[in-house]
Amino acid sequence: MHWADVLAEELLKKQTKHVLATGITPSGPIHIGNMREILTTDAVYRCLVEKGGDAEFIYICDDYDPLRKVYPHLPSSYEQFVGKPLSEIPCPCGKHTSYADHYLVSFLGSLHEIGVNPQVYRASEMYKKGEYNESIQIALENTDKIRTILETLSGRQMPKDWLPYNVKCETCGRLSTTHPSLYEYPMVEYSCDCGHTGEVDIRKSGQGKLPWRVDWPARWRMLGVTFEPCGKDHATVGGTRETGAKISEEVYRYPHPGLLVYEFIMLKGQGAMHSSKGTAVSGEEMLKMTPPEVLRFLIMRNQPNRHIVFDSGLGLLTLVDEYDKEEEVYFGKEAETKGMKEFKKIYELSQPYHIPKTMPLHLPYRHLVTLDQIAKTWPEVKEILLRTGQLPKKLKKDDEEHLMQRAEHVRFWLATFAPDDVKFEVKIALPKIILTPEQETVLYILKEKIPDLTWEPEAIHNAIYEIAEEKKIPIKIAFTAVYQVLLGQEKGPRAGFFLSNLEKKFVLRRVTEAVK
RNA sequence: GGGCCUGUAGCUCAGCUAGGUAGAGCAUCUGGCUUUUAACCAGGUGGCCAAGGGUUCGAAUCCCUUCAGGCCCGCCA
Repeated sequence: MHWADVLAEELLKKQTKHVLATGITPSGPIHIGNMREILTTDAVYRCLVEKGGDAEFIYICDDYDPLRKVYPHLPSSYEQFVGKPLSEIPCPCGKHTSYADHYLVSFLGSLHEIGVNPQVYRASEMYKKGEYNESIQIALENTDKIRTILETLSGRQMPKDWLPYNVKCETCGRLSTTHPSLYEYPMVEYSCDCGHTGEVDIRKSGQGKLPWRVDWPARWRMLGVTFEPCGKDHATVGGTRETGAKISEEVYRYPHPGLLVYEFIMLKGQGAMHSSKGTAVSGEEMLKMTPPEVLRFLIMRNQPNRHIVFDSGLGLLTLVDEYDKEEEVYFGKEAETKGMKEFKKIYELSQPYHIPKTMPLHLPYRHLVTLDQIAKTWPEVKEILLRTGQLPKKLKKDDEEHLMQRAEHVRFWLATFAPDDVKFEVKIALPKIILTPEQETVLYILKEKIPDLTWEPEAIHNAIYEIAEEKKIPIKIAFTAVYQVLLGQEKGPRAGFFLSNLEKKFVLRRVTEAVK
C-alpha cells in the first residue's frame, strides 16, 4: 500500500471526519521543505476523500509571527520592522497589502500550480477576530503547567516571570521586544525595550499572541486538527512536536493530532536547504525548473520519513525520464519493472489535477533541451517539431499545453542550473573560427551534398560520416567542423538529429559561407 | 549528548507498510554499424544486500547489538 493510503486508513480507524492542517510562515519565498509538507498533506487528503472520509485541508498562514531578522532577500531598511507581525509590515514590492501578503500571494500561486488548493486561514485574522481569546486565557491560567512541561521536556529554563503570551507593544508594535511581568485576569502587565510600560486586556483581541510552542496546540483544538505533518527539526526530543502534544492534552484537553514527521529534501552535493541561510535552490526555482507533475512525483514516490536528494543538474532530466516511464507503465505502454512499487497510486497522486484518460504525448525531455536552444520561443519549437514530423499534424490541445509547459521549464533550467556541457547556441552569423584544411574539405563536400540530401537525422549523419571515410579524415574532425561553423564550439548535440532540426537552407548557407 | 535517516552491482539508487529464486539506470564487455556528445537495439559480465546475533520452514525485508556516513536539536520543513 502507498504510504498515503496507510496514513489515511489509520486516520479512518479513529473517525471519519478529519481536518488536515499545514502551517507555513510567509517570512520569505516558498522553499523546498514547504513543498514537501504541503504535498504530503495533499496526498493524505486525497486518499482520505477517496476512501469516503469527510476531510478538510487547511493551510494556516502564520502571518502574525514577528519578523525574526532582516533576511538575505530583504533590503536593510527592514531592520526597523524586525519584531513586528508580518501582517503589519509593508510589502517589499508595494503591490500587496502587507509583507505577509506579498509572499502569501505567490505562495498560493505556487500551490495552485502543483494542484494543491487548501482552505486558507490567516493567523492575524484569527487573533484579531478574537478566535484565540479563549486559548490565550487558558494558557495564562495554566502558566505553571506549561512552564513545567516546557522545562522538563525541552530542558530549558524559563525566566521567573515568564508568561505564555507575547504582548504586542502598544507604542512600537513589536511582539518580540516585550516582557510580560504579571497576569491578573483580564490584564497582562508588560514592559517593552522601546521604553514603554503598560498593560493589555486579554478580552480585547489582537493585543498579542501565544508563543509558537503554545500557539500550535491551541490551534489544533480551535480548528479540530487531526493530522499535521512536521519537519524533522520539530521532531527531536523535547522539540515542539513533543511539547505541543503534551500541552494539547494537558492544557487544552484535546487529543493531539497525528504528527507525521517528514525528512528533509537535500540538494545534491550541498546538504539540507535553509531559507534563513539563503538557499542554493529556492522552492520557487525548483518549481520553475521541474514540471509540476514531476515535482509531485518526487514527493509521492518517497516515503515521508526518508530524505530526498534533489539534483538540479542532469539528475533533473533523469527524474523527468523516470516520471515519463512511470506514465508509460501506467498506460500499459511499457512493462512494469521489478521493484517498481505502487506505480499506479504514485502516478495518480502525481497529477496536479485530472488523471489523463489517454496517455499524453511523449517527447524525450532531453530533446526539448536541444530544441529550446535552437529556437527561442515555443511557436518556433513547435514549428520545428511539426516540420520534422516529430509531432502529429493534429496536435491535441492538452498535449500542446503540456509540451509548452515543459519547454518553459526546460528554458528556465537552461538559464539557471543546467551544466555548461549541455548548453550551446546556434550563432546567427558565422563564428570567427579557423578551420583546418581537412575541415574545409569536409565542409566543401558537404556543401555539394546538402541539396540532394533528405533532411533526416540518419541521412545527414551518414553523409558526414561518408565524407570523412572517403577522404580518410578522422570522424571527430569532421564533426567538429560542423559544430564550429554553427555553434562556434567543438561539441554539440548529436549531429544528424541536430542539423535536421535546423532549416536545410540555413545550414547550406552557413556551410557555403564557411568555405568561401 | 539526544533524535531521525542512510549503508544493496564499479557509480546512482529501487525492493524493506504483503518475509518466499537479488532488480533498474549509468559504466563496462559482445554483436548490429570504425557513427563525436549522456545515441539506438539485442545480449553478457558484475552483489556474503555494512558487520554480528536472534525470530522463522524461509530474512535485504522483522527484532537486538555494533560500525560507518548524513541531517536535525532557540526560530526554521
